[in-house]
Amino acid sequence: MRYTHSNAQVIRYAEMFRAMGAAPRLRILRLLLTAHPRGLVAGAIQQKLGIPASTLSHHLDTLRHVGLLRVRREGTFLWYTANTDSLQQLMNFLYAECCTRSQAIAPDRCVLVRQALAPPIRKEKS
Amino acid sequence: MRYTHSNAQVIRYAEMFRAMGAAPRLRILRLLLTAHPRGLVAGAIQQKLGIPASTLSHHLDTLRHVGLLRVRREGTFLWYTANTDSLQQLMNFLYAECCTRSQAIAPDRCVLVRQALAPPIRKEKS
DNA sequence: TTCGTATTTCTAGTATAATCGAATTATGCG
DNA sequence: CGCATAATTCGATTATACTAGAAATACGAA
Repeated sequence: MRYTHSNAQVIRYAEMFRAMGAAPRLRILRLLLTAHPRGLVAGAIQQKLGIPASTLSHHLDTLRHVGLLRVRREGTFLWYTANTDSLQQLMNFLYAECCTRSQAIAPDRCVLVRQALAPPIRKEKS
Repeated sequence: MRYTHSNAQVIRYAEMFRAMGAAPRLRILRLLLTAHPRGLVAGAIQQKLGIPASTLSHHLDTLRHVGLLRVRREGTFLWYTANTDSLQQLMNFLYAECCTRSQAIAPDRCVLVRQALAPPIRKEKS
C-alpha cells in the first residue's frame, strides 16, 4: 500500500478526473462498464447516448488519452472498452488519500470496506 | 447499497470529478485531507502551494461550489476543510459503478476491500 | 477498383476555465 | 474612527474545451 504519491502521479490522476469530469464522458464510461468486458462499438455508444459522431469521437479520444479506455479494431468497427486497471488505480488513489495517507475518513466508513466485512453493518433507520 | 444513479447524481459526480480534475485543485484537496479535520486558512494553503491569492481563491471557490470543501470564518481568517462526506459518496459512486452496478471490477481486486479482509493477500513478487 | 459503412479528422464557432495584479470587502484592534 | 491583516471580487487576458457539420480515412465486400 502506497502512502504518498509523486508529483507526476498526482498530475496523472488529475487528468483522469478531468476526463471523467464532464457528464457526456462519465455517461460513456458508465455505459462501457455495464458492457464490460466486451465493450461497445462507437456507433452503439452514439446511438445509446444520442451524441453526434464527431463529438463522441472526441470524447472517446479524451478518455482513451488518459488511459481510461482501450480500443481494438475488428473490421470497420472500433470496439471501446473501459480500462479497469486504471479505474482500480484511481479508486485506490482516492482511498489512499482519504483513508491512509491522511486519516480523514475512517476505512470502515467506506461502503467498499464495510461490504467486505461480515456481518454487514445494520442501519439505524428504515 | 445503490446499484444505479439518477441523471442528476451523475451530473453532480461529474462536477465533482471536474473540480478535482486540475492539478492545483487536487493538490489543495490533498493538503486539506492531511490537515483534516482542523483544515487550513487560505493564507497557509497559499504559502504551502505557492499559488497567488486571487487564483487560489477561485480554486477554493470551485471546490467549495461542488461540495468538496467547507469553510468557516474565525475572525479575519477563513478555515477551509475537506468535506469527507462528499468524498465518501464519490468513492462509493466509483465503487458502485465499477464493482456492483457492473461487475467490471471484482470487489476483491480493490485494495480497499482487500485491506479489510484478513489475512492480507500475499504478494507474488518482492 | 468501386461502393458502402464505420469512424475519425478537419474546420470553425462558441463557451468555459485559468490566471493574476489591482481594487475592494471583512474583521478586529487600539 | 483609522489602521492593519486576511481574503475575496473585479477586470482583463490568455488558454483550453465543447460542439458538430463537412470532408477524409479505413476497411471489407462485390
